[in-house]
Amino acid sequence: MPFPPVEEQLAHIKKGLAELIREEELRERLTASAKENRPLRIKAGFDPTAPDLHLGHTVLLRKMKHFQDLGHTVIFLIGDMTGLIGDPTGRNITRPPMTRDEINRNAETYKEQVFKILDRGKTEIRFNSTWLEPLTFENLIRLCSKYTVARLLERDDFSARYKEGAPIFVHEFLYSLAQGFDSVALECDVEMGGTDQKFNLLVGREIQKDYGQPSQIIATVPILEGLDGIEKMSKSKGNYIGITEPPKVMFRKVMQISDHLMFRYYELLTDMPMRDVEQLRHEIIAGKRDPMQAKMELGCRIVADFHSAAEADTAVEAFDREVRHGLEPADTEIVDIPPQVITDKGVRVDKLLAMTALAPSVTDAARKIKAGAVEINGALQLDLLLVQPADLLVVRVGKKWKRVRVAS
RNA sequence: GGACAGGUGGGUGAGUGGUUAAAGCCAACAGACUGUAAAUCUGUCCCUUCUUGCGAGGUACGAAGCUUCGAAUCCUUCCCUGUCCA
Repeated sequence: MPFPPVEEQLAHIKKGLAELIREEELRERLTASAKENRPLRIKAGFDPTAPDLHLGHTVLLRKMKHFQDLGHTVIFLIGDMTGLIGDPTGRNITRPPMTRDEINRNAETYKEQVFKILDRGKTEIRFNSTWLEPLTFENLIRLCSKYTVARLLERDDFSARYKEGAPIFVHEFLYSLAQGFDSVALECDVEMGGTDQKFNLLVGREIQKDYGQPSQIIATVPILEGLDGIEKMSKSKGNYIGITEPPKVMFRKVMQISDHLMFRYYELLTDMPMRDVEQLRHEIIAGKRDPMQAKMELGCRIVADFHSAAEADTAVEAFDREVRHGLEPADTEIVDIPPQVITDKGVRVDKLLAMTALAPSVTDAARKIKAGAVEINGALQLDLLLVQPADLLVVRVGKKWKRVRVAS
């Protein structure tokens, strides 16, 4: 299959990229690829421990898909060996080794998720333990001899920690080197990652040169801000939208972002051309368009990408009902009342909340009741004891609802 | 191997013998406001228990002990981290 013209490919690749090192080299590489009819090898690495992908990951996945659309080969690299280290962020030390089974299971989970975006037929899935595990100590020494401590310390994270006197463990240095070696093993033409990966990606360039390979080209994508609009989207910060989350949840989370962040999401998470995004922004600023409508549209697009247009519509309806009008969701979970919460005087509401996961603990439930956050059958519940319970209690705490059956 | 500094609640970070379950800030949760949000304001923010009270009890300041009427705070040992010296 012939490749599209080089300049056309370049334009498609560059759209939405944070940085490309270096454009000239990529042009040459694309030209050679077209001439030899050889697809380029594009690598991106993923940590095996976090198989719950969120929209932040999809910025990269979408860009990988662009390469596939142009006819190139994408290597989805699972860093099962480097995962033992964890990309150094200062917090994490050595993680316990994962069993082969766990890793395989995670890999399966990855596949289920990434092929919502990537083209299955144009994706190679590889594990870096394949070549890192048999690496002898001698070869490790050789690898280490290709790079200096001073250069490793250039990494922001390391230099900051070094300056502060925070611990830096030797094995953390190995992370970057191992990742660089992955590029050698895979003979990558291009490596992709978030802008936070730039350092590691650059190491790959150097190492490849030392192993007699042409240096890979580096393409970084912007880091997506999380729902708070400030910190990067991450599962541990809780400011994420998971790509396997139910449509309703996804949609609600999109609606939660600030108006300002909405444009960023349009830019990085949809195929809307930049021109149109800009126009949308101007129209909203000028008051010609309703920001809420625009955000709902964004939510629909995102839900439709990972679920379906029909489910997006359902999500809109649910949002309208539950959030805008504060009504009970149509699919409220029904639970039977735990016997511990019934006393001869009535129902202990604080325990009920804790038992049904409407509150994290009995103590916290009691606080919420006192604070006037609890409603039962539409009435504010200020007392810990519900003296005359109905057969069915519709309990609301904030946004959470539960229907509780009272067995009599 | 030696000297010195340090390890506090989800995060940050005060606190050096006594209203300290531990300031402030951030996050989180709830309430008000609103066009979804954001912003702002208010409250809450270890657990259990009841007679829901500025109630009772239990846990908690790297670990285990010691001193004391009383310790996150003193002392001892251990673990961990950093800096400098070798």
